[in-house]
Amino acid sequence: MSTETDHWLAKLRSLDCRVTGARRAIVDVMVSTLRALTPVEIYDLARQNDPHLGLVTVYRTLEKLEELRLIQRVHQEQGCQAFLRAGVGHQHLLLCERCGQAVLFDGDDLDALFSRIGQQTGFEIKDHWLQVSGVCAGCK
Amino acid sequence: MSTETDHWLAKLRSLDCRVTGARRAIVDVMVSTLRALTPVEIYDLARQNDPHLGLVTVYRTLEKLEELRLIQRVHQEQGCQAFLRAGVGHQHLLLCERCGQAVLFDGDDLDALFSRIGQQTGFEIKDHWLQVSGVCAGCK
DNA sequence: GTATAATTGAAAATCATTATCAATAGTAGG
DNA sequence: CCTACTATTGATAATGATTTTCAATTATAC
Repeated sequence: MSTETDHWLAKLRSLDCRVTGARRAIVDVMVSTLRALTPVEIYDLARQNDPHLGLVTVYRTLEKLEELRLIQRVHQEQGCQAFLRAGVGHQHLLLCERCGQAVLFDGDDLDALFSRIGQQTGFEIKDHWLQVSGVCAGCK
Repeated sequence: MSTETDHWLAKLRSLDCRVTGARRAIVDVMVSTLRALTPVEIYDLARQNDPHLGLVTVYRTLEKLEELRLIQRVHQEQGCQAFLRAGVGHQHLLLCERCGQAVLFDGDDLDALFSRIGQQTGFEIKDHWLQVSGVCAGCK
């Protein structure tokens, strides 16, 4: 139960949420895992601490955590149901194809690209989404 | 039934696929639509030409077209089940939040970013995925 | 034409997610 | 500490998306 777990729970509390054993277990999994997890994987891991936990509660808690931007959804070829702790500010996701390890990197230098695209297309750019994959140093 | 439709059907044929009325209708929808469509939307549109068409055939045909990289899956907040014709080479997707219109733009200038990320993280970068959204000129 | 194998649609099965609901348990206030 | 209030819980059922199965049909090569 890390300091960071407590920080996430405090954020939940600020959303009129109560701090329960189920949420503690789920948050603890998300805080301490550096790869994308599906709801069922989170369910399995969290039940090691809270064996009574139900899958539905996992879905409900993930929804709150995503709303608080503490976690993000990860999109992959195999599917888009995995979640991972979110980065801060303008960070993007880099995933290892082999071990699944996730790394966050800064992407400030994309602004030039977006303003160019905006001018060329006449769009007012609002949002963007960048995800990169490859093979990490350990898996090479 | 455009020239481009024929071109897509020829590509399908090169995959040992037969050219059928169902596939013709589905390909025609994908070739002529510039916004992301869900399988059911494609089903509804294609049935205007081939009323006997089944939804399962839509799923099966989309699978082939994705394999041939003629279409791409579009990922959005609301879900990731929509498809759109693919761009050529290193093109990325720009979507209008209001009308759904899709525009493809070139993203060659991302290479510098990726080599920087590769060096900083020790990853061998293999693939990336960029999607941008905003409001198009017509919707502003 | 005919034979062959791919393709079809319908129905059923699967998988992910969401809604319902009565029982439980945080939390604020005394 | 006790109580009341309301959020949360897990089980079950319902929904929605996608895949599988299968017998009938049909494109295509010969």
